[in-house]
Amino acid sequence: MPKRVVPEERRRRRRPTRSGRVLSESLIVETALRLLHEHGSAGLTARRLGLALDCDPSTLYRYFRGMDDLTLAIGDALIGRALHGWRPAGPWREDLRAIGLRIHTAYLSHPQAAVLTASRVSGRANELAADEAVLDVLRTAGFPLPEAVRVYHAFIDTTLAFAALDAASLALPDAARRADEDMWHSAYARLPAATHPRLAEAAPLLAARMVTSAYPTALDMLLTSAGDRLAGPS
Amino acid sequence: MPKRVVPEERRRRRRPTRSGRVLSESLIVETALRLLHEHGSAGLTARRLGLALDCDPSTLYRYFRGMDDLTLAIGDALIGRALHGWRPAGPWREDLRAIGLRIHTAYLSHPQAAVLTASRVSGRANELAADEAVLDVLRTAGFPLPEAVRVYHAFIDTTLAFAALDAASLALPDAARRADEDMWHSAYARLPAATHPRLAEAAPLLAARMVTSAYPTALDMLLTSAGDRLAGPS
DNA sequence: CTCCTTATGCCAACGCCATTGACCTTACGC
DNA sequence: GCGTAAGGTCAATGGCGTTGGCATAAGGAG
Repeated sequence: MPKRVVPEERRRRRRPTRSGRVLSESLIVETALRLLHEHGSAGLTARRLGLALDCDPSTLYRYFRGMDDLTLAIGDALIGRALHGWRPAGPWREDLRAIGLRIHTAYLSHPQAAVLTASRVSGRANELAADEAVLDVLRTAGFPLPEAVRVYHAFIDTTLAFAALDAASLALPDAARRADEDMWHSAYARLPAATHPRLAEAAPLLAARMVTSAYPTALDMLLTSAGDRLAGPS
Repeated sequence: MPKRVVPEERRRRRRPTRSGRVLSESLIVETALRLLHEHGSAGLTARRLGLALDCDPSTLYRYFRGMDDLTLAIGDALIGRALHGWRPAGPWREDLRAIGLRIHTAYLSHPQAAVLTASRVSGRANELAADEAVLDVLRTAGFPLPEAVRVYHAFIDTTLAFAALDAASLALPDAARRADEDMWHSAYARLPAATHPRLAEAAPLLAARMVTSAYPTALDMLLTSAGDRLAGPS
């Protein structure tokens, strides 16, 4: 029933909960991240969060407009962590590879938030800094502007797309995730060669490979193609 | 409470619902797709589906083990539509490009469903057929088995990842989607060159390009890299 | 130091949701 | 046409997010 959520910086009164704990936006976000880690994708509920913070679930609505607002706040924190401390260090290809893997890893460490935020354009500081860094690596490497933009677009969207896809698998309820993974050992592994010869011969390799992320492979293929263009018509 | 769901092809009795409608797996899936279009990706619930089909929600459990099983069936239907009528026709590169674009297009035509299903592995008929087709194109082109599996993995996951990413944007509420798109004309276009020189110089190109899908570009880069390997060490 | 205002925590309730067990009815194989 | 069990329906369970009303204590004003 709070019509209005008081922004964190305007908060004056800090009234402790019945257990003596003083709440804050960042405390709630940190606790939410912990819950997601401990209890899996279904582990973040207002009720459970209230339990962990020893406050009533409805109290959270004094800090966020709803669970969705809370999730966005969590996602915003992720972007900052991904590139925290990164500096360009080597050849452009290594730098881009490092940036991509950092973003991918950061999102996958909190899959539930990643699923909701990977497809959004926030225009906030950390997002701008990441984009500037990618473009700078490409331009410094000698890519002409239109080509740099082309590669940037493919690079950043491939990275975010894989982050979202791989995060979605991790964010599934345990039962569903296991069922999806087992599929490569069950349905795919037992196909008759008569109807599915190509899948039959590939089954063992698929069972080993498909449970991993294709992002490193796809990223390398993308960088190889970009390198061809840089070297080729120069 | 149905311990066991009777597979569609073994169904003998077709008892109509109280309103006289005869249910079937495909009727349920089609209705679910319609609901997703009308009510958004959170709009598919057993209750609403029961309302639309004029049957009790629990009846659905005679056809699917649960809502998760239903979403897998929806995803398989999308893949089926994507490759309906497709036949290998030309050089492997054209064939793969066609398959990828068909899948991408099919998913984007049902964004709300795509968001739910793009990251799942169902092992159902249409999914198997699509995978068999991709592997067949690669093997016929002369890729050795391990390399074919590598390219297959990167190809199919890149395609599904972009389908999910692009679908997520389309599935956003109108206001949020427009806000995301305008970002490239507002925040990004007005950055001072002092702090973000690379973004500043690229802004006009970004505004034109970032509102489109990077999938065609990324796909071409992937296929180019695969082609290099096929031609190179042969 | 006291008083008043109101921010903020708490309680109870609402209306969703998926899922299940028991029941009942009717379509189909014989 | 009869017996069986497939398949539709009902009612109930325990979760969820969210909200209106209320109680209380924090912190500024004097």
